[in-house]
Amino acid sequence: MVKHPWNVTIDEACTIQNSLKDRIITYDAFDIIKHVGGADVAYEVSGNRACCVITVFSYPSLEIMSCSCFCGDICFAYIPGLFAFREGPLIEKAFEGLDVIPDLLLIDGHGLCHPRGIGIATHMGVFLDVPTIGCAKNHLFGSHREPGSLRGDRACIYSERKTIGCVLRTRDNIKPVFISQGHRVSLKTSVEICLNCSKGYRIPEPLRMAHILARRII
DNA sequence: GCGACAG
DNA sequence: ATCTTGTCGC
Repeated sequence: MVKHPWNVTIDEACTIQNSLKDRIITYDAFDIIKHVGGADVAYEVSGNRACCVITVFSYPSLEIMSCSCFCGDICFAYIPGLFAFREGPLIEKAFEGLDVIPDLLLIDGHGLCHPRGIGIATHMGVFLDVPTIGCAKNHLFGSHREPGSLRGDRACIYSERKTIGCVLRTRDNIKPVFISQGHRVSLKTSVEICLNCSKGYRIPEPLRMAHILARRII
């Protein structure tokens, strides 16, 4: 667990990201996964408050077991590449309120697939010392080809000849999601878990439900 | 300089 | 992220 202040300047935020990089674990460092969590944040229509919900589902049976929410002020601007400093504080608080700690946490955003290799999923994984996977709905960094059109089809995302994530189709003929390692999980396992968590919808169930609950609460 | 740019 | 119901297509 590597905690640090969130109320920092843009330069300090980048410095913190770089200082956390050597803590990232990119292989499967966990035992049996019995519970998978999903963290998402919904914003007030007008205002500076938002609500973070973290759901916890049984795995692989996918029944909701628990959830936690935390609403608070948003204190950092939306800057691509520094997303953790905007939503991280709320995720931290919601995580502290969980009564069932998930064995792995899915986070709405990128992980290693990031300009400096440390998106919000990786950042929170190191910060909370929990295995994490980044699952984003849109592209941020790296290049890739278009994956096949069927569920399970995928295409690697590259940066400087290295694989940093993958574009994964979770439903036939539907826009794919962007999967990348967060912390303490391999890319192969990340893809496997995301597919096992998404039966019927584009977004993995823990994240989909967290999204629904968060915007109902805010 | 121009375009891209998680939520 | 958010403003928003029905509707067209698989």
